[in-house]
Amino acid sequence: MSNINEQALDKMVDILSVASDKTRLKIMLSLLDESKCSCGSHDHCGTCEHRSCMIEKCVSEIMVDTNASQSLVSHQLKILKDIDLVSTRREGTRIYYSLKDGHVKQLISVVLEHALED
Amino acid sequence: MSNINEQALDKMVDILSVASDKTRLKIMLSLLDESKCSCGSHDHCGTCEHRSCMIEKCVSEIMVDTNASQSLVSHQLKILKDIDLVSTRREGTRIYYSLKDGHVKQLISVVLEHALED
DNA sequence: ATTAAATATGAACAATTATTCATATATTTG
DNA sequence: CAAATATATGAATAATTGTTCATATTTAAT
Repeated sequence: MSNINEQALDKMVDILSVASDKTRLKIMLSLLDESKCSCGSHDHCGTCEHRSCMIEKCVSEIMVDTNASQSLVSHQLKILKDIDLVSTRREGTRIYYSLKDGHVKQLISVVLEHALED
Repeated sequence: MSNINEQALDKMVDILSVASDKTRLKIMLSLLDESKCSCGSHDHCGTCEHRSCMIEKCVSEIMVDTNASQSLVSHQLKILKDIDLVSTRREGTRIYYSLKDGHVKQLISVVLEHALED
């Protein structure tokens, strides 16, 4: 077969499994929504490291975006964090989440492109 | 949230769900294995339409590649076909399967790249 | 027509998982 | 310290799903 080892295969399954849930997909889409960006120096936010361009949202905001309960959002955010797809930052009682790397964005883009066909 | 409609979201979930199973992932990797290509006019096979470059395998070959039972492979191939990720061609008693479009390859590539990191 | 080979399919089971509910933790404010 | 707000977590449930086993279908060959 392919020259892909068992470990990489398992990791692929992990990433895809995490991405294949509707709630989590909504969360990820919410975190890479570029319309919320007010940074003037770039066309897109997800691709730059600029602090003000990073899209981060607290749990409550994500609840609104995804239309899911607090508990559900927290549970699913934990799953996303466990697999290292999001990072967190605390600010008072709020905890802000953001996507951790560009791969997620690429993944979503490819799948979305496919989904929008025909 | 994002400007993605419910229908596209569901289709994304479908694609990702189908891709997130280890057996199916192995099948897809088997079907885009470039090492088996003997086409001289291209470096890679998956990217060209050349008949001789198309990678197709019958169920028995896929069984060997994936190390899965006949029944399991057939079941999973059906799932891949239902979502339109593979196409089939009959030759005698054998049925040859091949990946249907380039999106699958892109999807696998992105995920693999991610999986191979750190 | 039988037999053999390749693949498909239906039922059943085991295991995983998404969601909800109740409760716990942590931080700020009064 | 007490109350309030934001988030996290554990247990329980319901639903989905991967796999196996047995059997059916299809084609080719004798």
